[in-house]
Amino acid sequence: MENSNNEIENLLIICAADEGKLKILLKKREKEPYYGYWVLPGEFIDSKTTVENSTKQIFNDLAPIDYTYSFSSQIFSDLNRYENKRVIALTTVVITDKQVIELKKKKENIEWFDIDELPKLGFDHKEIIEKVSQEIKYKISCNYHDILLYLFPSDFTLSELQTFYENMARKEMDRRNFKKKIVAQDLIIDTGVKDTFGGGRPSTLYKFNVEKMKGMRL
Amino acid sequence: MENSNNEIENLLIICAADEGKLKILLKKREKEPYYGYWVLPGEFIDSKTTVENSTKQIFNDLAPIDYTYSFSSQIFSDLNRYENKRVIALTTVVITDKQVIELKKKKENIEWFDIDELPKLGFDHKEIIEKVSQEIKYKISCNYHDILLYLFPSDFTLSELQTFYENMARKEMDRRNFKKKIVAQDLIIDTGVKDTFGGGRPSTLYKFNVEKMKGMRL
DNA sequence: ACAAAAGTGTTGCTGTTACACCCATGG
DNA sequence: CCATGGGTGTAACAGCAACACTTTTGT
Repeated sequence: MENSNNEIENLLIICAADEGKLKILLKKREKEPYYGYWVLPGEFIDSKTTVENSTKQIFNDLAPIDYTYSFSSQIFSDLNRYENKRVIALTTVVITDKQVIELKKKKENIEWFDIDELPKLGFDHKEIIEKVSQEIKYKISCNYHDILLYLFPSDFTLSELQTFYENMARKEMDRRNFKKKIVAQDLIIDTGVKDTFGGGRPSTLYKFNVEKMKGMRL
Repeated sequence: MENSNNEIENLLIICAADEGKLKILLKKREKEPYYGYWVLPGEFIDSKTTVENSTKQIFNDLAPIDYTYSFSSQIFSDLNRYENKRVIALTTVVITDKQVIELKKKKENIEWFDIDELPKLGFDHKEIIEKVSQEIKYKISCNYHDILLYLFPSDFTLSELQTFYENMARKEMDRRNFKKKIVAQDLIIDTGVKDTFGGGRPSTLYKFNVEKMKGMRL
């Protein structure tokens, strides 16, 4: 009862919105077991570190910027997660900006993946990601804790936002109705800038009206 | 990095709906420190136990029945939670039936409290309950994971349900409109039984239409 | 007969859905 | 000039909000 002597790891589910999809940052493992497999970035937590500090440390090691938002998600405590010892996994979801995607080039062993199209994963990380991603999608689809503000901190097009939202909530919407709903609540602001990338008519770039978005349940 | 040597406790936030309020089960502490204060039921997790099994064990020690639903909530990992050692607290929310309330008589050191009117609490449990209760209330007010089915497993009156819902979502509703909304979606079934308790006209007892409630977001 | 709580219906309003054509750009 | 994707308005409908009086019971 007194000395429990458990090992604890903190695994990060680092997410960003890109091209209407939810992306996750994975790391290619460079030692056995699971050499060459993809895994969640993480570390063991020692008795001098809080989970919050551990999260900052892991994140800063991958991208030298601050993330904007994180929350604790599920706990995985099966006895046989590792071969020779018992390790409890705490999972922390970190929401960051898609611009961080560009930083991947600085470290060659990390890569973004579509959260629904995962590569070969080590340990029980496939199961972990699948369970946690359901929670994330649910939270996004009702804008829990203003999570959309963190997923879209900078300019976005309406169709980008709509495609993303449709993927999270798993339902399709009419383009005009989607805009009306959002404009009626004054949730977005026209930046005046156009996005000329890709074929077709340039699309307007919007940003969120932060004050109106706060506490807004979608 | 290898031997983290943390101690981990699993603290239970055991909740039930009663008289329109969210109740929490607390235990009176029988030793120092915090002798005589109220604390969350819990235990240290050893390396042979999963969090899920630990939860079952703690719960069964308090009430010899099965609980119906639980989920992992927040993690508290401040370095100074205990005087002489570092203990990480995992919190597990357990939703149970208010009938368990009657079982309290079998153990004299446990008691139900309104989650918004807490007694003197030991350790950092006041802070923990306040943080976790926000999450629970939010989840109830959108019926996350069909949580209402577990809070009201047996018959209830409409005003009981409405008062409870109003307290969780922190908004008042018109009695007629509340009923219409629920009846329109076919969420409740008239049991044919009346509740004659208290003054005034007897109220109809309903039960949830389980199939219709599943996946229903309120 | 009075107090307490439950039951019920209508109307206006607001938000949601369904739907089709034109516009700006690049190739 | 054609392909691509973006932008816009209206009308029917459904869900939501506002609102007051009657019924059943216990005392």
